[in-house]
Amino acid sequence: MRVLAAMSGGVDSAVAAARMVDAGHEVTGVHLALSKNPQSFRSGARGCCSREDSHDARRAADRLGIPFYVWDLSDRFVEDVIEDFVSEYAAGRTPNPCLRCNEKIKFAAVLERGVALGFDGVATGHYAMLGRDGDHVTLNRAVDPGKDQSYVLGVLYQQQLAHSLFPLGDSLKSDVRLEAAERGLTVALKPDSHDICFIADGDTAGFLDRHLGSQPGAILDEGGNRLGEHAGSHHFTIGQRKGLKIAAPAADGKPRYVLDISPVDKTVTVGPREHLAVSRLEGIRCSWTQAELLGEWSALVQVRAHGAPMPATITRTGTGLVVELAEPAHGIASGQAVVIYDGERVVGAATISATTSAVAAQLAG
RNA sequence: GGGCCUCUAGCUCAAUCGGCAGAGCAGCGGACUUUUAAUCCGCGGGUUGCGGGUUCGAUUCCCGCGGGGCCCA
Repeated sequence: MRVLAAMSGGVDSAVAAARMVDAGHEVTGVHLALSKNPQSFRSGARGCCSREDSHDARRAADRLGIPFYVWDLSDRFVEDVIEDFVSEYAAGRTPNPCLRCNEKIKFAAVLERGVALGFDGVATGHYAMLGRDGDHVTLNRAVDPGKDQSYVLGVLYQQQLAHSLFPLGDSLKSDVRLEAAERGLTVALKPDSHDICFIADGDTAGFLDRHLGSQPGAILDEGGNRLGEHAGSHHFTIGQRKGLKIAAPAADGKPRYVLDISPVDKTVTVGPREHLAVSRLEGIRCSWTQAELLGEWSALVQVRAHGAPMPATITRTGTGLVVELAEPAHGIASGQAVVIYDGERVVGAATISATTSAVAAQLAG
């Protein structure tokens, strides 16, 4: 097979590419330049797309003796990931840019271009397992539960999965590092990347301020009483406790959490932790790893990258879906992804568009 | 000028009939993390405005002084 190895400059993608070479494939390395100005991206230890990272990727490709190219996808990245990120916050939601990047860039733009150039598939360093179910490719959790990345790949469709290769899915992270060292890859000890790659200093609020400006508004309690001020509702996410800076303590002396964000009237509503409990959520922009599922069924759902899978009943409603959780869950924000599992297998994903408070549901009967 | 209220941790406030002074926020440290200025865990010896008094014991009761607020002249 002719394989395109997406190389971020980290340990994982370097080892993934090496394994593809060992497997006898004709491998070409490609690094994605996602910014016109790589200095503005998180460097080295923190990111995947800085100039330093592209050098690391090139060194790894040289070590493996494979051709290496850098593809400039910065325009599409700005349009599909960064602009979406900003507008979602402006709308009071909490986006997941990593998922969006997988959906629109790594497994869309890159795959299209690779296929057009005659490649059979794209290999990445993601921790997930691919399997087969008849004619279909299945997406499953990785062997290493601590590194499993099936959640952020949950948005992929069958055609994308059919051209994807995840050579690390059956390995433990610690073994991948050892293997990198044995192979003489200089990135063997490079720290894992985390946080948002296009916000160099990690200051998400500052980044959003530069794009959205100052949007002062009121912090209210559930009765509508004004407790304090904030400089922009985009500074908050559902379930957030820190940064509210409300001087007066609650009557019961307990901490308060963000329960609701309303950018229209610029208010943020806070209340006790128990009121964060959600029993039901709605999803839109559904995607299915295999055939689209209709009707009603039981499954496991996950609402954050390393959250616990939770039993739920799922019902399709037109183009969207409704998830009834068996047990209430806390801190679920609109804009985040709900990924649906059948055991270890990813069934599909949707973007959370609304949640129903377990407390309100209880009062309603 | 008179009456009433108030002064506790950096900030906002708690502390039943006087009985070892605590919470939230902020801060610092740690865990977790390829999403959220996310979450979680840990860290509070502060002359309880000052000076007297009553009491075995005062943040709590009494007197005086000082800061702040409200009301009446």
